Amino acid sequence: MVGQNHHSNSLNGNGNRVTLKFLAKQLDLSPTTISVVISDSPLAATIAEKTKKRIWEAVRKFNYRPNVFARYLHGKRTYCVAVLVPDIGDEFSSSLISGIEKRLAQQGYFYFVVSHRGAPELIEKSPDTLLDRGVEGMIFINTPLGRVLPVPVVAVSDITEAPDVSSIVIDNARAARLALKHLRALGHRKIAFFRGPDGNGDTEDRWESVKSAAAELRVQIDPKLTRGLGKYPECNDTTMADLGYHAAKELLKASRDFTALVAFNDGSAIGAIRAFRDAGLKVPKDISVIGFDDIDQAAFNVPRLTTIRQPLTRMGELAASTLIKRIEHPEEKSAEILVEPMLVVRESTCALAASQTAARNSRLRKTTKR
Amino acid sequence: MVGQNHHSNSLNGNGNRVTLKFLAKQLDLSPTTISVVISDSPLAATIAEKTKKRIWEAVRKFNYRPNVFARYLHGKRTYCVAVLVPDIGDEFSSSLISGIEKRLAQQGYFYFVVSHRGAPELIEKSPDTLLDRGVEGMIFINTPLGRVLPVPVVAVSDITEAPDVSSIVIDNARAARLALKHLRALGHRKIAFFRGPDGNGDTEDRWESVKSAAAELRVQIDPKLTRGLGKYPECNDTTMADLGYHAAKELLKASRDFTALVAFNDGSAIGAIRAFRDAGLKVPKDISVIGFDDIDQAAFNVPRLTTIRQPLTRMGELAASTLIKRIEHPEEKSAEILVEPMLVVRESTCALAASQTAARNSRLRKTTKR
DNA sequence: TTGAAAGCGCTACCAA
DNA sequence: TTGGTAGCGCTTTCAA
Repeated sequence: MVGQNHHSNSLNGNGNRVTLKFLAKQLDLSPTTISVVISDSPLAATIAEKTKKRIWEAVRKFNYRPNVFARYLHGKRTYCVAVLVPDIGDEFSSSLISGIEKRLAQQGYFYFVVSHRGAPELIEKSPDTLLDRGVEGMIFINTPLGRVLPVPVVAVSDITEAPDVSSIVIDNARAARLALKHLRALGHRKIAFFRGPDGNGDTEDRWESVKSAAAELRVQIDPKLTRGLGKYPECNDTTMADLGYHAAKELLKASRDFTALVAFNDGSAIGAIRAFRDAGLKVPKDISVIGFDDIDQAAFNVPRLTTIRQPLTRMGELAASTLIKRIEHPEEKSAEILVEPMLVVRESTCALAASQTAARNSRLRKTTKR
Repeated sequence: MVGQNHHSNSLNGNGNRVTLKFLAKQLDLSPTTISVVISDSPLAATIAEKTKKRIWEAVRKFNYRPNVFARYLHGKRTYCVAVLVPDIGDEFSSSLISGIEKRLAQQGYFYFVVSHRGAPELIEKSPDTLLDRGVEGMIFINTPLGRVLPVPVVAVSDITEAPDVSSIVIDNARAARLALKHLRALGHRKIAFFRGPDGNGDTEDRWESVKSAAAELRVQIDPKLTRGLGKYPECNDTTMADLGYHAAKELLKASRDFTALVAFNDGSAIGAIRAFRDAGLKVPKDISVIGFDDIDQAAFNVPRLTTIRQPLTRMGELAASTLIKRIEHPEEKSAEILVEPMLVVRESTCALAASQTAARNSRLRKTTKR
C-alpha cells in the first residue's frame, strides 16, 4: 500500500523504527532526557556530560533521526519557506531564485517553489496550501498578493503593494535616467520603447520612470515608436526574446524613423536585435539597443548587450535574508529596499555620428523597399 | 517567541484554533465522524448524507484546514518530492525543472529543490534531510547518487547508475551521429570538439558517442582540436557560455586548422561563437558551430544556432510522471528511458564550399598574425 | 450510522 | 540531574 513507509525514521536491526522511545529503552533513560539533549533545549545544560555522550553515541549507532512532523505538531519551527513565481524557467526568475536559494541554504532553510504561470486560481490558493505545509514565510516574485498573510512576505518586482510586505525593487527612476542619458549622450533623439507586459511588477514603474526621464531630457516619446510586450498571463507562454522579436517587427512595420530602442529587459532586447538583423539593419550601427537586467547571456550576445544592470542574484540573496530576518525578528518593521541599477556599456549602443547617418539612411531606404 | 504561530489552522472568532475537536463540538458529532468524512475514507460511505452536508458546511464556515503534520504522523502521504540539481539557474536545469514542476503541479505534488552547486557534502546529506521532511521520491538532475534510497528515484542526465533508479537520458549515440553526419555532409573534415565538464552526467556518454560516430564517419578526432570544459564542481561557478568562450580561445591559440566545432551544448556553443567573432572569424562562414540541447536562446542567437535538440521541458515532464508512477505503483520496475534527439538546422553551420576556402584561408592567415 | 479510546513520535511541564 | 505525564491534531480500530 502506498504511504506505508513514508516515515523517515530509520529501522534498527530488528525492523523496529528508531524512535525516542526505542532509544530510551536501549539507554535505559527516559525519552524526555534524550529529547532535551537532542533538541539542545536550555535544559540540556543540566544533563551530565557522560549521559549526553552516551546519548549521542546511541544516536549515531542507531542512526536516529527525529521525526520532523511530530516536532511540527508542537508548533516548532519548520525552517521552510516558499517562493512564488510566474515561471521558474526564465532568465530573470532563475537568477533571482539562484540567489534566494543560496542564502536560504546557508541559513538552513528549505523552500517550496510554486510557479503559477500567471494562473489566478493558483495564485489565490497556493498561499493557503503552503501555509498548511508549514512555511514560515514567502517570497513573491512578480506575483500579485491579494491579501494579508499570517507570515512575513517579501516581494520582488511585485505588483500590488500589500501592507506589511517588504519589497525589493530596483530604482527604476534612476535606471530609466541612466538609459536615456546614455542614449542621449550618444546623440540619439528618435528613440523607440518597449513597455513591459501588462501585469508584470516592473512594467508600470519602469514605464512611468521612462516617461519622466524622457521629459527631463527632452526626448519625445512617440506612441508610434512604443510597443507593449503583451500581458500576463498569456505572455508567459513564450520567452521575452520572442516577445521582443515580434514587437520589433511590428515596430519596423510602423516606422523606421528611430535610431535607438530602449527595451523592457535584456530578453526583449535580444529578440529585438534578432529582428533588426533579419530586416537587414545593423545593431548598433543603424539602431542602438539597450536592455535592462544584465542577464548572463547579455555579455555573450552578438553584439554584446549594453544594459542597465540589476544585480539579480544579489537581489535574490537580499530577498531571502530580509525574509529570514523578518521570520526571526517579527517585531522589526518591513520596508521597501531600493536596489541601485548600473549602466553597463557594451556593444549594442553607439554614437549617432553625423558621418554614419548617410550610410544608415541608404540602408534604411534599401531595406524598406523589400 | 518565534514558532508560536506556525500552526496552519485558521482561528475562529474567539481565537481558538479550528481543529477537528472544535468542529466536533460545534456540530455535536465526534471527531471520528468528521475525520472520516473529510479524509474521504472508505467508511465515509456509511455516513448519512445529511451529516456529511452539515460537516462540509461547517468546514467552509470555519475555514477548517486539517493539520498536515498531524496527518503525516500516521504515515499518510505527503505528496511531496524533491529535485536535486547543481544549479537551478542555468538554461538546461531551468527548462528541465520547468517541465518537472508543470507535471508535478498537475498531479497535486509539491516539491523541494536543493541546488548543491556540486558540493559533495550537500549531495551526501540532502537526501536524508529531504527524507526527514517526508518526500516520497526524488529527481536527480546531473547529480551523483551514491547509495540506495528508500524512495523512488528518477535521474536525468545522471552520473552513477545506482540500481533501481529510473533514468531519463538522451540517445547520445544518435545525437552524436546526427551532429557529425550533418557536418560531414556539409563537407567538414577538420572538426574541433568540446568535451563536457568532468563530472557532468552527459559528458562521458556523449564523448564516447562522439568518438564512435567519428570513427564510423571517418572523421579524425585530433587531441589538439579538442577541449574539455573544466570539471565539477568548479565549473559551476560560471556559465556554460563562459566556459565555451575560454575553451574556444584556447583552441584558437593551439590551432586554426579546423572548419567546424561540435560543442558540448548550446551554452558552450554560444560562448565559442562569441570567441570566434572576437578573433575576427565568421560563423558559419569560417567556422561552423553546432550545439546540443536547443535552449530557448538558441533560436535568437546571432547566428541562430544549429543544434541537436533535447526536448528539455518534455524530459522534465517525463521525469516527473515517471517518478509519480513509481511512487504510486512501487511494484512496477524502473527502466531507462531513452529520449530521441533531433537535428535542428539553423544558421551556425554551412557548407564548406571550395570557393569559400580561399577567402577563408586568407582571413585565417590575417587573424593569425595578430 | 456514529463514537470512544488508543496511539503516531515528540516536547513541555512539573515533580523527584 | 533525571523521569512521569499530558498533550499537539489527527486516524484507526473496535464497539455501540
